[in-house]
Order: sequence, then C-alpha cells, then structure tokens
Amino acid sequence: MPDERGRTARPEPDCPVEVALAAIAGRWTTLVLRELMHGSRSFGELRAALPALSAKVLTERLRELAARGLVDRRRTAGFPVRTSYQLTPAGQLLRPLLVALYQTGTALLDTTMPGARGA
Amino acid sequence: MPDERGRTARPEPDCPVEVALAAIAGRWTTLVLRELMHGSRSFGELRAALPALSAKVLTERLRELAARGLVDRRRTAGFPVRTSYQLTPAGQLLRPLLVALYQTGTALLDTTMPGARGA
DNA sequence: CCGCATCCGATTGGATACTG
DNA sequence: CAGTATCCAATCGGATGCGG
Repeated sequence: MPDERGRTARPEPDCPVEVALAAIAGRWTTLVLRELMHGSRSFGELRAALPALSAKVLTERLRELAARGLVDRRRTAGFPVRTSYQLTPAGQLLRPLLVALYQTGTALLDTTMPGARGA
Repeated sequence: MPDERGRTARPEPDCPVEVALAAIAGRWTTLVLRELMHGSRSFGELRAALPALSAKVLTERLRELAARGLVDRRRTAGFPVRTSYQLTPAGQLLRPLLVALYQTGTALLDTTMPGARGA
C-alpha cells in the first residue's frame, strides 16, 4: 500500500474538488455508496447487490472508504461472522454529490442524445 | 482505440451517474474544465495554466471532451496556428457538478479534519 | 504553435484459490 | 460468512522526439 490517502496521485490533493473526487474514485465506488445510502449492508448483501464485483475489489473499496472515515465497519461476535457497513455522517455528505452526478448525467443524456432514453 | 465512448469500462454505462463520471474522468479533466469555465482558451494558454500537464495528455483530454460534445475546437487560419477551445452548451452543464464537487470536498475537509485549513 | 507517435512505468481491477 | 494472497490483463499517464 504505497499511498495511504488515495489511489490516484492527483495534481492538487488539497483542492476540495480533488478531495471529493478521491472519495468517489474507483469503478464501483458510487454503486457501493448507493447501496449504503439505503442503509446498513453486510458484506454478503453488497456482493449480492453487485454480482459482477469481485470480493477483492469490494474489500478494497470498503477499506478505502473506511480509511477516509466515510463508512463504518461493525462485526457481530456470533457465528457465522457478519460484518455490516454503514455510512458515517461524513459519508452522508456524499449524498448531494451523487444526486448532482445523477442530474448532470441525465442532463447530458438529454442534450447530447435527446430522445434516446429507454423506450 | 478500443472504446469510443469512454476510457473506463464502467459496469453500467447507461446510468446517468456513470455518464457524468465519464465526462469528468481523468486526472486533469476537472482542472481543464475549470479553465474553460472561465472562457475560451488556446492550447498554449491551457498548457501555461497547467504546467505539470503534458501536451499528450492535454490533447487526449481535449479530444475526449470534444468527442463527447462538451468542448468546441476552433482553429485560426493564420500563422502561427492557434487553436482555441471553449465549452459547448452541453459542457456548461458540468458547471453545477463542479460546484457540487467543490462543496462536498469542502464539507469533507471540515468534517474529517476540522480546522486543518491553510492558515 | 499545435499536435501526434512511441515507448514505458505506475495503478487499477479481475480471476482464482486459500484461510479464520 | 468474510475476507486474504497471488498472479495477470487493461488502462492511464508521463517523457521524449518528430511532423504540419
């Protein structure tokens, strides 16, 4: 693990824009976040919700989000072991960003390919 | 060029969130966009504004943004050749997204490391 | 001045197999 | 169930040099 603070060595790490980008960086990160926006989820539930996502990458994303203080990890003592993840207050701050991404994406689709929506 | 629509083979390309992410993907893309938000910029002006960005990558980003219909490319006939780039109406749609990124990043910095702002 | 071609290193993500 | 370890393929970005 060469870099504790992030996976992408960005030009201006102190810029708030870069901080936000780092938080959602990764091919699956926004989808993981979307699941957690709905509430607490166990490792297995996340795997079931995102079948194409390998356990390794899911672990990496979760660890990274936890390292940034965006998700909280909680293990049940019983058996079988259950680990659940949930957004921290800091992680909740990402909600309006995901909304903005959705709205911008929708606007782009409407502008660059109007009428090309699914039936 | 294996993929015409984007550099990152994302899981759900049709999702508006992914569309928006694809638009700002790339280590320097948001910084290039910020320059263009201020108005039309020539290739050299962009290079001067972002000295650490190589010409190759700048060209790649510009071409990609142009391919997505987000920036417009305009060449002067004279000499020396001058090429200026400016945001299209579609590109202007990214402005609120950049604002959201900035606001979210600021909020994250305040939450996870309060008081740690530059003096 | 603007841009492309080539080569190369670093990073990321996926497949598979194994462990507590 | 919830990871970890290893290997591998694809992608991205940087450096350099040439062309229009």
